[in-house]
Amino acid sequence: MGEDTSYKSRKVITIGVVSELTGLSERQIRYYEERKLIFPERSERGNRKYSFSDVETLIEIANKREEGVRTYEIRQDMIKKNNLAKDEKLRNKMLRGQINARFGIQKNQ
Amino acid sequence: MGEDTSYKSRKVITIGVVSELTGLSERQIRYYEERKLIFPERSERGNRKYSFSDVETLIEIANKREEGVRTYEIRQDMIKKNNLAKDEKLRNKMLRGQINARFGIQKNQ
DNA sequence: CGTGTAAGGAATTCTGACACG
DNA sequence: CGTGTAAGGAATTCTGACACG
Repeated sequence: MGEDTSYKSRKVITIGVVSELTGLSERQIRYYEERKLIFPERSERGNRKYSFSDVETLIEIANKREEGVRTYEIRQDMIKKNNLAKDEKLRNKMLRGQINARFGIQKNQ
Repeated sequence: MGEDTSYKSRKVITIGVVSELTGLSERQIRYYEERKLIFPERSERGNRKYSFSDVETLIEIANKREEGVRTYEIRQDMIKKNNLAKDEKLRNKMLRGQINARFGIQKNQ
């Protein structure tokens, strides 16, 4: 949580390797970026770099596409899930605030 | 433990990215392979692919080299540590065997 | 021994575009 | 809309070698 240096989220994999890993063509991978489904970083020279997390997202996308789901719909679903996750976090945060207010600050739980 | 599909040990990073990540030149990275300090995999075409674990090993190597340690010595140290780890594993395994023999098979602990 | 570099070739990646449907 | 492909160029990677020390 919040660990942004984690192996899973480091953007270090080039598109060729991602293609091998996912079975998708480079064309497809670039297109899904165009449709705002994934957000690789760029090396200095401009080469795309992906994380393991991106690879997993791409595999999910591939599955949905096989079921005929449109990229637009996939994007809507991703946004929705993202918002739910954010709400959850906020709710937890407020709950912790309440608890702390009544019972004082405590380290973990 | 034994998780070989783990993000840390998957060989997916190309030498250029490893160079950025470690600050080492590609020449150095290839040389350390020649000296048996790291063991990248190869893509179909023959391009080297490294894991996060390899990257960490390379950073350790870089630190030792700065202290003037020779690649040969670094290699000896690595072999020694590796053997100690193996011994430890074997010892634990035998210990578990003893315990099971006396108290019967139990799932975890 | 450890590392830099120039060399030549092959594979990689990038972008913008045309194509099909 | 989603994906293939040919196009041209720029950067990447590879190997074997010469260089210095």
